[in-house]
Amino acid sequence: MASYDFKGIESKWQGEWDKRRSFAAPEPTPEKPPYFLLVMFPYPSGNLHMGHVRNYTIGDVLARFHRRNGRSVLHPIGWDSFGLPAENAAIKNNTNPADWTWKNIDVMRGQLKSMAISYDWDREIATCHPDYYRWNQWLFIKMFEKGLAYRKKAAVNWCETDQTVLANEQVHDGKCWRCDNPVTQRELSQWFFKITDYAEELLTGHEQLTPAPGRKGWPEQVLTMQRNWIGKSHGAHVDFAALADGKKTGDSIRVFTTRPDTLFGATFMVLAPEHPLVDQLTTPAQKTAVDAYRVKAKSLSKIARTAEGREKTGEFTGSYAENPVNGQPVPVWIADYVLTDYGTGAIMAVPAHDQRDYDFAKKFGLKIIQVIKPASGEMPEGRAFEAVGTLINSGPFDGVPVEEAQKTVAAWLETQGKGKPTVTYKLRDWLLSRQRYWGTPIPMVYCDGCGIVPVKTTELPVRLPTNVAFTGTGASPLAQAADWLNVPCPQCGKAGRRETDTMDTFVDSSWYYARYVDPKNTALPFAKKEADKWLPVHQYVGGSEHAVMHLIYSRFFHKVLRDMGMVSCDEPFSSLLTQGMVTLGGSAMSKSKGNVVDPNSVIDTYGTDTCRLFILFAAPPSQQLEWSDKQIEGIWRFLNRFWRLVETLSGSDETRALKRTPGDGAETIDSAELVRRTHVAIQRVTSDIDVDFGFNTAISAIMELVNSIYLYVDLGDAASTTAVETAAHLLYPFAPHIASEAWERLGHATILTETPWPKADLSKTVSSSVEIVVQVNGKVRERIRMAAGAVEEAVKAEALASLEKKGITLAPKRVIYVPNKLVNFVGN
RNA sequence: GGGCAUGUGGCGGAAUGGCAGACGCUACGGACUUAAAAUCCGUUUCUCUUCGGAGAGUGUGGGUUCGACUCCCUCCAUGCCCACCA
Repeated sequence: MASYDFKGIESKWQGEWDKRRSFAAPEPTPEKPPYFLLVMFPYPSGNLHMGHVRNYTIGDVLARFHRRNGRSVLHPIGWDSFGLPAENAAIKNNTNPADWTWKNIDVMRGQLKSMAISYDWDREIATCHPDYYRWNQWLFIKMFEKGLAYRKKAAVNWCETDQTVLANEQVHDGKCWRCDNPVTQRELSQWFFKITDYAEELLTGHEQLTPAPGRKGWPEQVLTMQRNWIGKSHGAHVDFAALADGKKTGDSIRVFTTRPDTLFGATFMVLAPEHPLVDQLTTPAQKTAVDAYRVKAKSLSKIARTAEGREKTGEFTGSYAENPVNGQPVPVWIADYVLTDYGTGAIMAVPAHDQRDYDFAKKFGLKIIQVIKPASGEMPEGRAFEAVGTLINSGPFDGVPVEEAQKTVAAWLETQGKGKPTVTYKLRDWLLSRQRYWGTPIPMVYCDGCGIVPVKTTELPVRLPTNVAFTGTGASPLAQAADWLNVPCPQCGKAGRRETDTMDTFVDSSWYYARYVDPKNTALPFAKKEADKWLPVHQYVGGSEHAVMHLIYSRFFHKVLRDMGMVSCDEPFSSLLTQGMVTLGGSAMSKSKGNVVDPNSVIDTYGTDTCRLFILFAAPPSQQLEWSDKQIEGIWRFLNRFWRLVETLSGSDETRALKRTPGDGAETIDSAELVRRTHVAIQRVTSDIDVDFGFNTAISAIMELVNSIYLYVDLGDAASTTAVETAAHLLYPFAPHIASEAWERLGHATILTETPWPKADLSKTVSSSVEIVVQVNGKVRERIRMAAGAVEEAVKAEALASLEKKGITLAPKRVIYVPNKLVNFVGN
């Protein structure tokens, strides 16, 4: 028998769904509640890769499943289409990033359509389109007005030769990717979002995302990663009085520490080289050395400065400060291992109990004082002791355990006016300025008279100019477009100058989910009425590599939208499925690594249904999937095996009457057993999809059902017809074309897409007899068959009898009994 | 260096603390065929075996338990995200 005609079937059903507009999101009603299913939209890099196929297939299974389970499904797609690769391609080929991007979008849209992912294509969006990015600008201005967008200085990677800013990925081994010259740091005024204002709520908001009865929530590991990323830590601010000639100058240096308990062991201080007090503290004798060190720190690229395993460097300022707990003078140093933008940009160093401080002290011959006694009594040899113990050399706090001292020392400092207990977050404000062309222009104008003025919202969008050259050198392309750059000040009308930085593309993806609810709105990013209909997103599906950045930025944006009165809920995504990466040779498929497998090769040979089934069957969705096409043949065989059953049942009367004759020695099952297995399959597949996202096991359950039908003798009767129809139902979310065709061939006038999902009759799933494992001291010795629900005493007696038959007699001290499963005789 | 995952046959993987290896691939044997493909029927964790079976086995080493792939601790390896976070 020939293989099934996947080409004919797939194009037939894609045409049919298109004609019926089967996937346009219907208006939600109380009877048909909303189900917003969102998949992370792709960057249009050129072609779909296997990671996309996996992501969008998972999404489609859920969309098709919930549509048939009485929900109004909104399943949209779009393009995260601003970004560096388009600009790099433009530099390389001397073209415009827009042309490259739109061409890629056309290719990838075609691929998604050929995979029959059930999107509502009427809602397609692209972030590089002015109809989208004008709302980035609108939101930016609103945030600026609320004080959530502000400017401050921050360092960028700078190539002196090309006179241009480089992204981290354009820096290789501290050198420029184009000209191979060393990369340095440069301070620029840049735009920031004040995400730190929301640090506490981003943390407490997790309560709404924790799995609970009736709510899938987010994976625990993602919540943990976000918690660590936000990095709330309790500690203390401590003020060290600056000294000159042994006397207090009146200035003080504030540090943040998570270990106030070690304060008596603070033997020196370290400031970031950029710390504002450095000039003042540096003595004339040390000025040359300190200045040289600061220049050197600046000349290193961010990457080089933070490279792993770097030897500690630093310089003494010549000044001292007073340790507030014991009045001891401590030398003040600068070093680049202290960061300006965490804590206060200055630390107290406790070399005995912090490894970095220890390394520094050893290198520069600074004093080390032990203030914590390990429980073992032994200090480690040649390194810092960072664990807990009790305090020593700590004046009034001697003998206090570390855990207690962390609180009492901080409280005591406060009574002395020398510090106070403080909470700090690792989360930093979001630097959104990019010195790039292919992004959303930041809609601000610099005016000599009025300062920084936002563009009037009625004047939006500020479109990207098209008459620019892409050379990869010099200032941002936007700074070269003179007619675009020079505009009147929106406030006073005098000559002004546009901001030439564009926005980080994470801005685009921070609120795109909300645009889908009202994608054509020309007055607002989206209407509140539409947002309230669909939000929050019921199920979000995407790569686990976005666990922190994208998923924190969107949560931040959503809370800002809420505070602006644009949405009603607190969190954007109520349930999250993080899929694992698709790898080849152990690392993620990427063009630059050249380890990409083109999905088209699979689709052309075996069809979309096989491809979809295959990628879901290969591994559970949250796990990493190492690509191998070995199993495709098996999936192909399975679909053909299913198809032959459909052909047999839908054939001529003679064929229908044909009784199957399973081969010699093959097991056969009766109709009661086939009915039972049919209901078991419905039950397993339904709960695998709906509860566990266990698509691989759902597919194996369908395979088992099909295998069972082949063991059945009276093929063509009611039980077997129902079984084959059920297989079509269950196959639908995974392989919708073949399932739809099968349903039609089996004589149904309805189309499967519009047919309700089958329900398992649980009373029919129970088996009349069960196998019970008989163990002796935990080792399996025998298996017995008993009627399901047999009483304990009968099972034990039967178990003992069966052992005796094998020549094992025992007098157990204890018997463990698990109904319908196991008897364990212990202690014979 | 930190955070988060993962580790089970030749391979992908399955298993509410209760039969380890479901389902599928590969390989091998058989049926059908002039032949091949397709299909169908078997075997396929390892070691030993008197062919009845016995023993070992889920990265390493320990622990809890009548019973551990599953829970706890140690270490090792791999992947992802971050980068000296006081």
